[in-house]
Amino acid sequence: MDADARQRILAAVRAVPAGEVAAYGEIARRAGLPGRARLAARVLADNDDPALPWHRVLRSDGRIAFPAGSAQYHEQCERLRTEGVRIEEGRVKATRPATSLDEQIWGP
DNA sequence: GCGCTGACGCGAT
DNA sequence: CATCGCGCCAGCG
Repeated sequence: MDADARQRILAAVRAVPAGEVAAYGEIARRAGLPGRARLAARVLADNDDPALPWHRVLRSDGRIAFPAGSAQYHEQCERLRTEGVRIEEGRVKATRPATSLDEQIWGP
């Protein structure tokens, strides 16, 4: 695989601040690789750096990518909770996704 | 080279 | 919501 692309993906992951999350696709985009979420996932799977905040990466729907109940699933939940991220039913309770159009345009 | 399998995503149903 | 279909693509038989 392209080592350069991998480095950019890792950089994008490291760029996610504690307490916040990003989707695989989002990471890929930030790495200049639109439409390559799967690659981002693969890179994380291969990664060995313990300092990498891989737990801040989720699916675009805000769900943990691992099967519920798995060890990794649990691990990720713990780490996120530690950073103050709210989680409910395996779904991340991230930034309130602005319900109405007015909110999206004018804010709260 | 071929088919299958994913730490994926998005629009349609 | 939950599912399906399709696009995407690196590994591994």
